[in-house]
Amino acid sequence: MKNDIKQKSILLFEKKGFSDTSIQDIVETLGVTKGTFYYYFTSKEQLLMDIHVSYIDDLLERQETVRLNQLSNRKKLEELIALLIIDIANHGPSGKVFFREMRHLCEDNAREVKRKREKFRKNLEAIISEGIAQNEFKKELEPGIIAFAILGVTNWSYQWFNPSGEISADRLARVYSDLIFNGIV
Amino acid sequence: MKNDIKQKSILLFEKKGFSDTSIQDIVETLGVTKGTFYYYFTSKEQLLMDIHVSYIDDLLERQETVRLNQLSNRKKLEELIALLIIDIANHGPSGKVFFREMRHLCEDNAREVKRKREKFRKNLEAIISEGIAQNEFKKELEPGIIAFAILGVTNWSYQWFNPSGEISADRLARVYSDLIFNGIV
Amino acid sequence: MKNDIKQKSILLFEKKGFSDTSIQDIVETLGVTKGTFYYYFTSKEQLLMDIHVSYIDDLLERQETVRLNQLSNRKKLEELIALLIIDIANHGPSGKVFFREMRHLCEDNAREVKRKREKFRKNLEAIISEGIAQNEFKKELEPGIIAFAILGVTNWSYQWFNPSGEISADRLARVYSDLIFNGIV
Amino acid sequence: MKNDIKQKSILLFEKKGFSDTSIQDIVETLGVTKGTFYYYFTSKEQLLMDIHVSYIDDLLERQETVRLNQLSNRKKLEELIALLIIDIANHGPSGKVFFREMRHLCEDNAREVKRKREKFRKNLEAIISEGIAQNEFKKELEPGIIAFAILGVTNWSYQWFNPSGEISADRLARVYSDLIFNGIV
DNA sequence: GATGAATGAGAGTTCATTCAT
DNA sequence: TATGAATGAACTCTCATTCAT
Repeated sequence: MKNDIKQKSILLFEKKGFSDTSIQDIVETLGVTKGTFYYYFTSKEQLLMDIHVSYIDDLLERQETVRLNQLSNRKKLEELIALLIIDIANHGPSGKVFFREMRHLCEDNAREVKRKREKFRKNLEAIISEGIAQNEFKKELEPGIIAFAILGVTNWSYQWFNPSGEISADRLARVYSDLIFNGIV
Repeated sequence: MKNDIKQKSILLFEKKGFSDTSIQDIVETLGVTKGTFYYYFTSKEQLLMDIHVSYIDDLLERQETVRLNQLSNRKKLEELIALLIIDIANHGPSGKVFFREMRHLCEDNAREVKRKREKFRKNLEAIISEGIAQNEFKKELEPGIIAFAILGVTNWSYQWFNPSGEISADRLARVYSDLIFNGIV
Repeated sequence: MKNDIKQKSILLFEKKGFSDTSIQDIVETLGVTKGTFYYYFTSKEQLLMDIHVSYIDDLLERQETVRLNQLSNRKKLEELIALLIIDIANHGPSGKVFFREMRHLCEDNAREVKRKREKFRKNLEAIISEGIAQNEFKKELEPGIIAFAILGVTNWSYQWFNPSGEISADRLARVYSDLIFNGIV
Repeated sequence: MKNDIKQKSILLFEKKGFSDTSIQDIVETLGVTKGTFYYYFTSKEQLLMDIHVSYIDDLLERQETVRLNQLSNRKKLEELIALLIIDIANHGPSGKVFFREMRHLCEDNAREVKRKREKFRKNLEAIISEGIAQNEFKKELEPGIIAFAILGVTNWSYQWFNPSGEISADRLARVYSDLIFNGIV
């Protein structure tokens, strides 16, 4: 039941936004009552936190396996880009909620999530730095800014990319890698 | 007064989001009453539409002057990237509201705004296509996807870039252009 | 202007009711502003009182000319019934407002209108009494109750009678007189 | 609770009218909060519809038992008149609300109630027609108009008749029947 | 585990009215 | 004569939350 609530909530939050989804909306789609909701979650915000933590923890875990690979940094970056794009197909709604609704977390929770998000970004940055040191990437790059740019390209996909449309996720990941490695000129 | 309301609303919508900003919040900041708000706007949604239209119309107009320049497509693209990044310094809050709150427009208004957004994107795509035709960009590029990637890089900046921080907007624009043109390898 | 406001208000009050017609509604249909309304009327209630007084004064006046006729009481009654029915064609909306919206007058005004309404009824009752005394009507009748019954038949017509429909006002008046005089058996 | 709300609302609607009775007024009389109201009714209009339906359904049901009696049409008509008048004593406020506030129903609901009202009137008309066919009533009568006249006499009583005043409901019903059957001449 | 009745604060919106110009 | 800006109170309705059962 608890997981049912969470999954339905993700879909509703994605479609209507956190603030505009009421507890009533959630329980109605499940055919249960509000009491049930409060049996499993102490508040609406706690549910949101739950969703955030699951999402980022999962992402961090998968990033970790990439990081610990015995691969070149270029290959690692390629894999991370693929990981983020392909995620849209698998966890699109979670991701959208994650990117849009952090504002509704309370201070403490927001801090915790932010720490994890930054950890993800810092790991990405570290791969770039390492790649520069190993002469895999241009030496004049600023790893911090590049990391943001890469996240921009990938995360923005949540806004428009439809994995069941013309372009497949694999394909998009390859195009993006190529753009980031080689540019358009 | 009407403009005062609009400006304050943009700031509040940016900080707290559209749904979590009440009319009360808005008018209190201005020291007027709710009646005043409804004298100038017929609804909260109409105010949001007003903000959206001003923002995208301004952007389209400036895009137009770039488009009509007698410059290479590469130069045009560079100018558009700069335009979008520098905009954060000038109209940051408007932009954030624009990117986040479109969901709260009613169907008709959403459609209108969407049309304008797509026009902006299509114009960008056209510049890339043109650049390919003129041998300025690689001929195997897919203009549509590249346009989305560029918008990802620039628009995502609204999420993290602070123009009064260490990195200047000009600088960021140059780094991004370089990334997009030449890649990181 | 003052009369324009009054006439349009009658139509709006008839269609939507007093409480659900706003000053805004009234001035909008006239293409003027709220200020104009308050230049001519001190309040919405005063406008309603104005409408009531015009209506009942006119009715009383016409009742008076019937009353002072040198006719039999039966003929007088017949004329009064015709007067009330035919009025629907000429002043239908005024009448509806009159019958429905008295509740919204303030105490003093309500008392005044009520006095006039009762005067009309008492005059009707007097004609019946007179007719009984003159052996025109059955001697066992109770004039007060009969007066109410007659007003019921006529006033209720405001609820359904459409003078431009199949039945003409003249015709309806004759049918009603016949019913009241002779019954249905 | 739901019924408590309904009963109190009827009294308030009768006294102040639908538009001028606020949800606040209703719940205050009951010592509960607005939330409670909306727990039981989805809107103010739905409450009004509830009141309308109860009233007219009850009336139709009782009309049906009269209609199915093995009595002369004259007797049936007499019973219907009595039914309507005596109803004032038992359901006066409901009736007043019913006659005055139909305008505030939404289109669909208004249509439904109208259908039922017309069914009642048509049944009345049928009794008159039947009575004419059986030579109980004059053969030149127009049943439709007569039905409206009878409803006028009875329904108008809601405007003035006080069943705990001098005249009893039984008495009034008899006077009205006599008027309708025999006229005043 | 789950329900259903109830709360209370606050949301967006409407509206009669005022008043300086 | 008429306007237009502004008010403030009231309105219908929503919602996260509580709690006895």
